[in-house]
Amino acid sequence: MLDLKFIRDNADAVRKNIADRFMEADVDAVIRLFEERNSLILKTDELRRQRNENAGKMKGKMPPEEREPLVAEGKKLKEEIAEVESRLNQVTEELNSEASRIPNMAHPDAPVGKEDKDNLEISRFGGPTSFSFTPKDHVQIAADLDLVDFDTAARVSGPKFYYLKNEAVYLELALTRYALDILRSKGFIPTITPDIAKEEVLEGIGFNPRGDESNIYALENTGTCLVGTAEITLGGYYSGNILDSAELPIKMAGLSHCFRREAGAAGQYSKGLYRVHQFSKVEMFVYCRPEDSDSIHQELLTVEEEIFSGLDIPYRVVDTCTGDLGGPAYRKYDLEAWMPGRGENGDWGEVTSTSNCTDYQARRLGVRFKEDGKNQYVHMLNGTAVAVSRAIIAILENFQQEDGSIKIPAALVPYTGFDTIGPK
RNA sequence: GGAGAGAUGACCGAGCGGUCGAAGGUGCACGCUUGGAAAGCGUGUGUGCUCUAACCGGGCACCGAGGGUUCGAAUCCCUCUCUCUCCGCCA
Repeated sequence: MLDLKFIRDNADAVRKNIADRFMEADVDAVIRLFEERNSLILKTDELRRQRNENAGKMKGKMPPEEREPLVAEGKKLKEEIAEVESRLNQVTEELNSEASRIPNMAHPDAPVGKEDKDNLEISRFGGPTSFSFTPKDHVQIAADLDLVDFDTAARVSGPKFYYLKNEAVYLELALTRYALDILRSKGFIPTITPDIAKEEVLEGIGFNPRGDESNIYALENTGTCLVGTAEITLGGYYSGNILDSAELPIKMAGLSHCFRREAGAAGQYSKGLYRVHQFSKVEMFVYCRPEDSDSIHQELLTVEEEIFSGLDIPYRVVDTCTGDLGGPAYRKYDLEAWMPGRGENGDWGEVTSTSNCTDYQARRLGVRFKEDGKNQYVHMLNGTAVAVSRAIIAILENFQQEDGSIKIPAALVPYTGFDTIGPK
């Protein structure tokens, strides 16, 4: 969430930012509740001071006729405090709920626009792959080569689940190893994170764990959820901590499963492995000083490009528009890989996303660092190294051969142990 | 899952209804001492909110978390979480 004083002191800018993002949030309510809360805090503090003072007067022995009026005064104060406190709790709760709807401020250079069509293409690696034959989409390829079984998964687990089979299993493992090795060489600490996290961590990261529109699977009666990304578990890693400024930036790489409800998502653009309820992903996460977050964001983008260009997968980079940013992000870049089987004649499909969330998540999660005796919130950034299911789409569709086989990208062969799949 | 023990500041550790934001020690910072260092001595050393022009100085809160008893709770009671030991089960 944003700093409440910032909201109060920059109400117009905050309102404009909300409008630019096409979101709904009530700035005036936040300011009103903030001031109401502050005045209630003042009131409770004063009443408590009186209570403490009153209690302090009767420490030693004293005759009952002196003690009794003090006890009576104490009882009266106790009731008043209880009443003001209950109002304070109520106002605080409302304030938190309203304030959490206010998105992060957007980077001044982030393109203003409503939806993904308004994203700004800023660079490209390779072009749409050309074929001397009619390319198949990954669903067809996977069926022909017996690599993915959607039908059985639908029966056993439900729609949008899948079994990876045969070489696809090794492809998944190879992609995660390939990505982790690159990240480790760049100073990211490799981790495998829990696949479950507490609701409060989800909320701190900026996810809404409940409700029909939520993309999160909540686990009944546990206060926990399946994670939609390791961003949650990596971002929660230092929650409530004050970090040593000398150890910043902290760069972590996390492998986890990702679970997404994707309620209502269907259609041509979501077919096959593109939008599924479960996939594996290697995520990058960085904690850094505020002044470093812009340059580290560029670094994360560079790493993502290195991973995909290293696989010879054509992609373009887009600077995400304000309407498509998501609440916690200050700025976001996506890599969109060329997917020959997407749409009529192939199309770009998102394979990575990197966001600079500045101090928006750190404030709720309480992640700070100490410098010159002062505590400040760190900046937190995240980025996809490889979302395996979508990377598999890009590989199958771009590297398909006329005979129906798949050529494995050279950089991956040491990890897969084979250089082609099929033909069958 | 069963039985027991525990959770106090950066760390160790006392306190078990008011004199406790919390003894003592360690660490750390600064100063004195020294040719320099060590030792020694002295001083200081949490976080958040809030009042204020001001981290000058006040106020409030925080002793795992939440609730309760009380005029008053680190101290008493309840619930929960976590850690440790033993048993059971198990990848």
